[in-house]
Amino acid sequence: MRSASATIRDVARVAEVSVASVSRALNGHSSVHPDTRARVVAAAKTLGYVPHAGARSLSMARTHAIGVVLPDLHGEFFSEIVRGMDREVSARGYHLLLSNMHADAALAAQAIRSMRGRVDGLIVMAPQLDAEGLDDALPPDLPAVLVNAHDDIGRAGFRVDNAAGIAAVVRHLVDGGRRKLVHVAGPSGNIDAGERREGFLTAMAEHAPGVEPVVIEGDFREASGATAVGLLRARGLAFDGIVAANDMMALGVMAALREADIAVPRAVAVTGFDDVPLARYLGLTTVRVPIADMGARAVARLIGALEDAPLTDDVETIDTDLVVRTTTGS
Amino acid sequence: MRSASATIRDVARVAEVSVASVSRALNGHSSVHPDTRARVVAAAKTLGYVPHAGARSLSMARTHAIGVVLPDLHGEFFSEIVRGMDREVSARGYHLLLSNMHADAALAAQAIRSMRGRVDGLIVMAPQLDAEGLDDALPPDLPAVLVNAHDDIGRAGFRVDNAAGIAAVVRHLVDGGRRKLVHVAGPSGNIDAGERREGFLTAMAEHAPGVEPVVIEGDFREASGATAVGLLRARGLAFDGIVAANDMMALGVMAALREADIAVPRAVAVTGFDDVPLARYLGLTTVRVPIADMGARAVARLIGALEDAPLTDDVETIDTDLVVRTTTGS
DNA sequence: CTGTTAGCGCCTTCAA
DNA sequence: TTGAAGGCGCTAACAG
Repeated sequence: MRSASATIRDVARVAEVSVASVSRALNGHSSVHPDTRARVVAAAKTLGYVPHAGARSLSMARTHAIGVVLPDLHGEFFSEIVRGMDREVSARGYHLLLSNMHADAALAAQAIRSMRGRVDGLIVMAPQLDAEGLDDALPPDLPAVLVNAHDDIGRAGFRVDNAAGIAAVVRHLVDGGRRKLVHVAGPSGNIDAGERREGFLTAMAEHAPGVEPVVIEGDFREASGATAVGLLRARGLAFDGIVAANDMMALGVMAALREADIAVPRAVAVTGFDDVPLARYLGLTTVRVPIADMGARAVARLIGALEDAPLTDDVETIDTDLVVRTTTGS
Repeated sequence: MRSASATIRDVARVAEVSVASVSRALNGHSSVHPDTRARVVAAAKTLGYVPHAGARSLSMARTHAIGVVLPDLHGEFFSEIVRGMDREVSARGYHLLLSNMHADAALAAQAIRSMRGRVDGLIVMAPQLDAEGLDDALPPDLPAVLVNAHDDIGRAGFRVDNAAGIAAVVRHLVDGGRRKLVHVAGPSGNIDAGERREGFLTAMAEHAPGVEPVVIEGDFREASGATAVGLLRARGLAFDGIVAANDMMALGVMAALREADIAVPRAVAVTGFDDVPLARYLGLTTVRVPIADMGARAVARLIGALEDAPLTDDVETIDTDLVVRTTTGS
């Protein structure tokens, strides 16, 4: 009933061989005599020996863990992307080391640095960090894959095609006869929010020329969707479609419209972005982003780089799909 | 432009001091001459030195990471509990090492063991593993907190008060005049599912004596809720209330009832368990489980044990709240 | 206040 | 096929 667990040396002593042999036997090396291996395995079993992953990592310079740095995400998005990563990671025998990155850039850099020596590579999702901040927070010797970050820092990454997604939404609404569209934007500084906003303006110029597009500021949170509707009504603006920059705000919009007795979709159509599970239940027309796949692909690319060729610096695009539901009926 | 990163020795060389001084200076030890400290800090900065957490852990026998072993969870629950843990963990300067545990007990044990040497303690959520399996999968020297596991193995843990939650639901329904209640149970072998089922039978015996309670098997997934309704109708059973063992099945139930043109709540009341965000949107009466808090409390208790007194073996109870919404109106 | 030295637990040449 | 020895990067006595 020893409380301290057995080390490789204990096993060696019990098996009456050297630690080198224990190491070889337990790691399936070829040149080990069957008898020796048997003795080692038996000894390990009676001692309840479990290799010390930390020591192993140090000596092999390989942790088999990958670090994930995420901002404070809303429920669905977070669980989906982590699920995707976990799926891929556990299939390849790696672990995931999580680190939430709070808004503060200094803290973010600190969080990233504190992973050196614990992980073999990094997946960083930092939509609000600027290119410069990110660049010198990332240790130069640690392979990293960026997910939805500013893509001009010459690192491997993935980017959602926000412009195309929003364009599909606008086209869909215009096809349905809507013209007076309003965009509820995400927080300034967030790259996805920025691209969706730009995409909206561009698409409006193309599909509804002559119409003055309206943009209301939001922050990706549900409450700001409701606030946006309040603002719109207070200003007395006419509108027949609201293009929210994400699903949560779209839900807030819908709640506020219902409260104001404005019929959806008859009077006003509503769309979101992301396609979180809630969207399906509430019949929200939105843009589907394959979140879990994105996570899995990021991991696959990182591990691939770790084990084979080094990381290439290009940014892969994640395509989206327009999902039409009931909030944009005619 | 060196690719290999600097070690403490490089810093020592540049600062012209010993590695011990570097270590002391960088870790804020008191007995270091200001000049020395300044030289060390400067050298570290010019070299872009970042301490190697792995080496540090090995020598201090402390990783400042805690391992989390979770089963395959559905979105909401997963993200909520991880969020709660992360909140607590990052406030205390620790990291979270994730490991999804798949159904297979052997794989689960393997996953747990592979964390030795990487973490200082473990949080394990294993509602489907039996006491014995869990007990010998857990390394004896690794502090562990169990969340919603079988509680008879003498380990620290947390348990949701399932019986009380279901009792509150039954009482609420009976108060509303419902008598012919049906329970859609979770998967057998799952401890929460078991307790909810038992709790249902007990509560029925108490609050609706003389009524024969009906239990239909489910598996916690949405589809099984719909299936249950189908079964019920096929058997021609009369019922005016459905008590699902979790929210997802309740949603399936609601969808099936709507499809069958059975009015909710007029003809049939529906309740869930967990209070995932979806429940609020759909007006589902349910039992709120403070999931994030549970995660945070588990972490707090574990880290507290790591840094102060050792872990006590008692199981703390997590209280629930009945949340009445529209699916149980009269 | 500072440097030297010995590990932490494991893997891996290098000889035998 | 096996053992001895060095080292991964860092911390912690122990002397000076």
